Amino acid sequence: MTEKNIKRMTEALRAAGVRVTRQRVALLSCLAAASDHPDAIELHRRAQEIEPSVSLATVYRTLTVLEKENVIQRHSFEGGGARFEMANVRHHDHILDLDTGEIVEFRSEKIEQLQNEIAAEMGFDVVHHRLEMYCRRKDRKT
Amino acid sequence: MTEKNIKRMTEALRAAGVRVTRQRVALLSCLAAASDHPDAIELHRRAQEIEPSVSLATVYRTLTVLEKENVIQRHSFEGGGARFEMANVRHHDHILDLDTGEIVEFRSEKIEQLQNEIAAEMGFDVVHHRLEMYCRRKDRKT
DNA sequence: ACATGAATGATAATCATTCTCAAAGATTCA
DNA sequence: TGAATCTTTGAGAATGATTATCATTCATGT
Repeated sequence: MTEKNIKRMTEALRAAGVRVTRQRVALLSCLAAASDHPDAIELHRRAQEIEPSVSLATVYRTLTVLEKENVIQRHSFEGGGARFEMANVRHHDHILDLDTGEIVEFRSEKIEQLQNEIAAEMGFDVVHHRLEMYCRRKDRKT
Repeated sequence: MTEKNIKRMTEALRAAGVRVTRQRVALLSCLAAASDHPDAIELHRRAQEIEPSVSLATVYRTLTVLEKENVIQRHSFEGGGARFEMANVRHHDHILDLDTGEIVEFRSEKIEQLQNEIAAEMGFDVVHHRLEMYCRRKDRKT
């Protein structure tokens, strides 16, 4: 299914007039295979295992392109650089474990709805939003 | 009242073993007087009008100290550097107008509560969180 | 006032990211 | 298939925000 994802994505790119190069395919397969939220450096590392020629500059350039084409999503959590994940999943927000760095995804219809109501009351339409909860595990003994 | 705020803050700093210097007082009064969310560069500009000797390095250093002492809050909105505001107000979240850059504050008890419930269900305690809604005015004709 | 350790200004260093530009590659069309 | 065209690439310089270095200055307790 990762296979299929990549095919679908490359076709989307081609349709958008964006060329499908070796390095872009490499990056796409890294992204499709990732179950975490890697940053540009990490993606560069992973992509080089598939296609040694990919440079960091190309990683950044491609990530920008993919974001514009709505293939991936960019997150800017506290501390450190941007992190990325595929965009072919339903919107969700994030819990970040302050002790381990672990990132957990969650989604709350109620919160989403409340957000829209609040914005509407103040005369706004929500284009996008982000909700991040920086947490500690309940049972953690410091 | 800005006067009083500054006195209260300087005493808090002194109590914490942090020295109260000319440049820190200048920065504090800028922060106390600000009704917006200035960044470090802007605070540097404003502080220099009061105390010409403040360097940008000191602005950054002092902001870090003030944040640690819970005198100010740091925000990292999308695009650009960190922005700051006094911490002596109740927690709130932000709406950012994508067209004008305007920042509107809001607070929703319901959302706060839902957040805690969701985190608790997943075994977490929320240390802090941030909710930002990137919006457009309803009546805006692009 | 003095001693002492913290804070400062200037500037170098860092980190993530973007830009520049000549060379390589993808795509179109003949 | 091959030339023409127009995009993308790699390498490294450049940028912007922020932090570190270090000799000097200054705030504070005695």
